Amino acid sequence: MPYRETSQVRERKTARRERLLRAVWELVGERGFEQVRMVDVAARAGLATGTVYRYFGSRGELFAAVFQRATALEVEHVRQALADTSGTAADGVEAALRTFARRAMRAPVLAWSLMAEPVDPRVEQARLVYRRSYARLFQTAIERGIGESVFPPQPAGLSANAVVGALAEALAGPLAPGRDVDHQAGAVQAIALESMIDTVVRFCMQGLTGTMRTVK
Amino acid sequence: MPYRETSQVRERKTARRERLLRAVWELVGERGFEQVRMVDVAARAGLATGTVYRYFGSRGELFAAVFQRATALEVEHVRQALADTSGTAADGVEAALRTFARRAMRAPVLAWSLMAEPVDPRVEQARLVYRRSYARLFQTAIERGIGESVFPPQPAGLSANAVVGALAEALAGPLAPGRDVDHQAGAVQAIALESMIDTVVRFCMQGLTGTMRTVK
DNA sequence: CCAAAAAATGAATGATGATTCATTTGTTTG
DNA sequence: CAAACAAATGAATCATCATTCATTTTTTGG
Repeated sequence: MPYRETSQVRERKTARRERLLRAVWELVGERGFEQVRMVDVAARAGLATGTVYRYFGSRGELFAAVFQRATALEVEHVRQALADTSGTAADGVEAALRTFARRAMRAPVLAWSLMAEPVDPRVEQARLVYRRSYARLFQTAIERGIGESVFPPQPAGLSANAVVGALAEALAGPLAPGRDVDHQAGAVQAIALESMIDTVVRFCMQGLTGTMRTVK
Repeated sequence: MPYRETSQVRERKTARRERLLRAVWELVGERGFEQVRMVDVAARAGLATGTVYRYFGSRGELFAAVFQRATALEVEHVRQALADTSGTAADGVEAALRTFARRAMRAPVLAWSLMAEPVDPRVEQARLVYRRSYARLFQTAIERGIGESVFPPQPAGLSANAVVGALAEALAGPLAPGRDVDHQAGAVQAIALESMIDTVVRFCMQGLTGTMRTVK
């Protein structure tokens, strides 16, 4: 009865699978999904091209796995920020926005890939879940804020999406790979990151809390 | 001395060039740039594939031409809304936002293609100009608003970008092709378009005018 | 109608990149 | 070590399109 998978082999396989995920994660952070070639993935992981297919059935499957892992991490960070904040619901939302924004700016290409890059259906499917997670997180917080009267009544689901959308585009969008950063009319250059985050977060918080002026 | 381009031919060529631009415009509105094949363009215009290259040197060149035309139109509409509005700068900005939003929602895929879809460098180049046009438009208006004290002091350029980004992502992003519309937690379904626009515009105006609360 | 010139055609070419698979290399147990 | 099997390899295959170009069709002035 020669050969039966031993723990040594099993561990090596686990490690290689892990290295593949890591490789894709790195590459996506550098160029976005679209620009990541299977050959590059293999090279980065120190494997042959064909080997990749022993671990993941297809490009879409591999990328979806990476996507899922990356988004779960992001959502968890934001969830934590929300949970860890004492005070009004507004304080929680603000902390969450700040966390979201800071992480997005630290890894702009990844953020862009997760939020906005067009991806194949398998990955898009995972993105649906991702966005829902965020929306749910913020929606709940906003609803609590409305209950506490720190936010005026508003369609919480829509506001949540608006906020997520606003941050994603305002921060990640301009920094999408290959896009010239200086297109913000030079503003980005002058204003430091933190300050920029302040501005966008303030914009969002004001959007949520409002002056109650009835627009139109 | 047989054959010299006559006005009949010249007009036919102009018409065909026009039909090509129109064809691409239609197709982009249906699927976005990425998904538009040269063969489809030719078919839609009623020409052979090779013929397209007698009018435009390359896919990038053709698409850039379409992009330029489409964006010029969009910017012009917004500019008009801004100019046609009497009252404070805030009124103008609101009218402009509303125009922008309404047009984006009427042609969501086109809007997404113009604002956010990854495109080849030639087109990206044109997009730079496009975003700058918008940013300049809004930035000027916001600066005027600050002067009139209807907006609190703020980095106008950044706010302008935030507003454009917020609208683009909040309205066009969710409606990107192939993305399931119902992902807005069902909100979109229930709320009519105009009402949705109201909400997003209010969000933006509140973000701009603010309650002056010092966020952190 | 003819010759000259341009325009149009669409099948062939070429580039890119995911995926496959015949072959090689590595592991395990008797 | 050898037999038995799995894992790894990477060059070949296949699919997708943009682009080209030899050939055909149109147009024009004589």
